[in-house]
Amino acid sequence: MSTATAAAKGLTTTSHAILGLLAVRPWSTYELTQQMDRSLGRIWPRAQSKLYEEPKKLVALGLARSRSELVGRRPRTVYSITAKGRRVLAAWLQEPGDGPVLESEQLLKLVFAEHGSKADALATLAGARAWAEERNEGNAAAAREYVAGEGPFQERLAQHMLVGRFLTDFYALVAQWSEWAETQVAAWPDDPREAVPDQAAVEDIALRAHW
Amino acid sequence: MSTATAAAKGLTTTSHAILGLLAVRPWSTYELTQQMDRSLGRIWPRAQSKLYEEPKKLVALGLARSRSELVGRRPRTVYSITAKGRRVLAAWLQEPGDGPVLESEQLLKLVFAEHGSKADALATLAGARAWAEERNEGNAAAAREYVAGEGPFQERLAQHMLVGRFLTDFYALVAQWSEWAETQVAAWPDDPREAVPDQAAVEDIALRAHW
DNA sequence: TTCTTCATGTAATTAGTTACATGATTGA
DNA sequence: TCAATCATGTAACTAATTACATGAAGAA
Repeated sequence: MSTATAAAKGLTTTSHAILGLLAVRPWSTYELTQQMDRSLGRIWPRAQSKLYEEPKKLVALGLARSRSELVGRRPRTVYSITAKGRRVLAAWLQEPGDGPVLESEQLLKLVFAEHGSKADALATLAGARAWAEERNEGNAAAAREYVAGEGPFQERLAQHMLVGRFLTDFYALVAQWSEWAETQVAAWPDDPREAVPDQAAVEDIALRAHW
Repeated sequence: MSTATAAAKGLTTTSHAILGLLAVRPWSTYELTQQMDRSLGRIWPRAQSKLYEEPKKLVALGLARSRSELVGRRPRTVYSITAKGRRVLAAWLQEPGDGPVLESEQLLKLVFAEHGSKADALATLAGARAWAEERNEGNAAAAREYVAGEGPFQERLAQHMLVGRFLTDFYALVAQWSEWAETQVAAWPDDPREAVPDQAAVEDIALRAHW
């Protein structure tokens, strides 16, 4: 979070993410976890248990309300946003957001590839490509649904589309980069410590860095 | 971390990142923080204080050694890797790494853009573009250094290049996506709740999702 | 009826961050 | 000699994860 106003109230970015979901409609906690799995988790991944914890904080601050329902004879909690919650959400949207944060264990392993085998590096790259293809598949399925006029929240499509395009491009980047990197590593000698960089590729990177 | 072997020893991915740096050469803690700022932090961002804490853990486990030096009359700690540390690092490199994790507060704000103003959304996008341009600049400077045959660790360039290309492409993605998204949002009515998606753009996304 | 999956939650632990404190060096 | 920045570290806090526990519903 890059803010001060909201931080004073003890609200994290994750709190606001939940608040945003509640602004769309009321959800039970389980439904919130579904949304995390399906969509929000791609850009703001958090563990299930957070989604049980955060709404309570929102209620304590008067930003959400909870009501108990019965499913059979088992109780569950449904949360909805308050007017104050909507104001806090709107204020948050006015603040500048932090830039994207990228964490990649796979890239980390490649940086230190010289201390392992060439096969290790190739396996890591294969893993990256598989990851990208799997993610893309889920993403593509969602995109097709929307084109067919199906999919939930058609009325929010103008917003979702922006994120959808970002993710599509990102998965394509990872897939294409993996393939390129595999050709680079394939050209390494068996001992990665003796690998020499492809000079043309290095220059190409320097070129790409200007736009 | 996706592993079990190393987890048993209480080693996190961050521990291995430090271990990897120590495998290159010995570093003082401050030098480790420099590396984080300059390069490793782009793919595995961690707070300074972690870099003071983790090496102690490595020493306790026999994976690193520490020696005290004096700078003037002020002491500092320099860490180096042990043979056991190298073995642990090599074992880690054999395990598959987790896929990239992306977190974007900016994308999050766009998902909920309907609850703010059109101007908010445009400001968020401008922020994303500025972020990409700034990151790209640092990255481009490093790339140019390497092309000129300068820059540290020339002997590890074959590895670093793989990561460099990924980051270059990623920053370009963010910049290009921001520009595209700005044209989309610019076409919105003043009340984002009434925004209708650009049908051609939605179909384009669905197309891009197949490769 | 039993097994599996869906659904709902809590407790314990930990990885990581923010804030603080201060000595050394360098340049104005 | 004063201020700024480089360098070195610790302490307090918190956000988040992992592991656990269990009821309800539907399938076999």
